Amino acid sequence: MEKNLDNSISRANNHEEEDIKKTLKDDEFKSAIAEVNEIKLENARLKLLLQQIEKDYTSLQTRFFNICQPDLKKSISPTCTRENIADEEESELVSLRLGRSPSPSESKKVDKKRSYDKTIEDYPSCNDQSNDGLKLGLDYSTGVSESDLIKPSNDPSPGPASEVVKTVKRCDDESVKKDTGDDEVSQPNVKRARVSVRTKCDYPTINDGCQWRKYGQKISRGNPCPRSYYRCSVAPLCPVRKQVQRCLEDMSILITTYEGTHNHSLPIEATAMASTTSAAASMLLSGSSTSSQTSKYLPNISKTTPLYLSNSSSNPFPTITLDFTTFPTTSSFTSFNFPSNFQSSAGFLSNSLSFSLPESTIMPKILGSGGLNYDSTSTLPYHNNLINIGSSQKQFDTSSNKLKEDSSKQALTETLTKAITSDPSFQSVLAAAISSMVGATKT
DNA sequence: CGCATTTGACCTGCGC
DNA sequence: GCGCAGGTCAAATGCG
Repeated sequence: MEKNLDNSISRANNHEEEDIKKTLKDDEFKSAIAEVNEIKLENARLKLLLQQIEKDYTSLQTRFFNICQPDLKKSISPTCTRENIADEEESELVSLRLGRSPSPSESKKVDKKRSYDKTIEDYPSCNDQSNDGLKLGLDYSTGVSESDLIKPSNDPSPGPASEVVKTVKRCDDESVKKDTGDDEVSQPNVKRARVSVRTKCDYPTINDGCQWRKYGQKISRGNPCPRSYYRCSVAPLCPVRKQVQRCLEDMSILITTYEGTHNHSLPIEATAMASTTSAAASMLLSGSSTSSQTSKYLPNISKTTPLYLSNSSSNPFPTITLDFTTFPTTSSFTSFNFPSNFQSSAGFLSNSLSFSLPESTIMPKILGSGGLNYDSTSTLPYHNNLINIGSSQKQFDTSSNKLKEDSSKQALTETLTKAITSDPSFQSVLAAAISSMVGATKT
């Protein structure tokens, strides 16, 4: 009898345990399903992002083709086979670079240079450098720089370090020499673009957050103020250079001209300027700053001859000028000169992007004061969730005049929508701003 | 001593 | 071919 009781108790216990196990398994199963669903959603989001990037890439590629086509036809020699040309085009386009293979005449120069000791091909990373003009504006939007994938500068290369350094220097030179080569003349717009930044600054150079090493100084014609030449010293392979010169008319204005794209990750303070100049350059290279639409929205970003070249024909590089001198020299902009006071990258960008807009009083708030409503957990920092117009409008809802607000909201919405949709380059600039903001908020 | 800056020399492209 | 101007190199110099 007792035994029967024991048996029934143990049976009941077992049953309970099984129930608990079942419930636990159910929970686990449910959570697993939820997890899978989340992953699916994430996957869908990433797919969307990929599609968007592909779309952008295609449109940029088309633009690039349109720009190159007439010059390509010119530069094709009769001895070139169709396959060669196709290969050349493909190699250029697939890499999403704006450089090109050396022309036969350049090859001779290259060969001459190569007689040192090592060939360029010995160091593929150097070869990459040779094409390192300004890249298209997608770079920063992904958050993963090319260098992060390739890491040319950090890889311990075989052979003596000194030798590598020497060769690196030559490769760097190579890039410069090639960039000023014959094709440069025939395709000025797709080669090395420059971004000139005019700032009011009492110091010898503006602090853009990057590390620079001075390698030369010259008195240029037409301006008694010496022009200083700097090279990015963050990474030994970095092709980025900048020239700094005071403005002749107004000595308080400092003209900084950037050339090239960083091939390494940048300190947060430097991403703002890098993104801005890169975006401006891509805008320049895409040719959109000449369009009526863009000029309507970004009228003070202009293509100019750089610095004080009296003869525009002597300027082989397309240059875009970002003029910050019209800003009052108070607030965030003066802090631009000091790393310790350097506000947020977004703050800087708010100035850089909005100063000349008709809605100049509105745009800094949107771009600079957190009006951009991006989801920090989202994997889409670019395009898809770019700006939540609705939430940015809330910024202006504090006034009592509701009607006025509504109309201004509408105008703002229309203006922003037009600006964003009308020109991919403007999207690039905005993407730069956002990526800077994301970078700033991460710290 | 190591690194950054300075500065004169050199290279290259372009116009005449 | 020559001269000029922009850009870069590399030895000399300065600085911490």
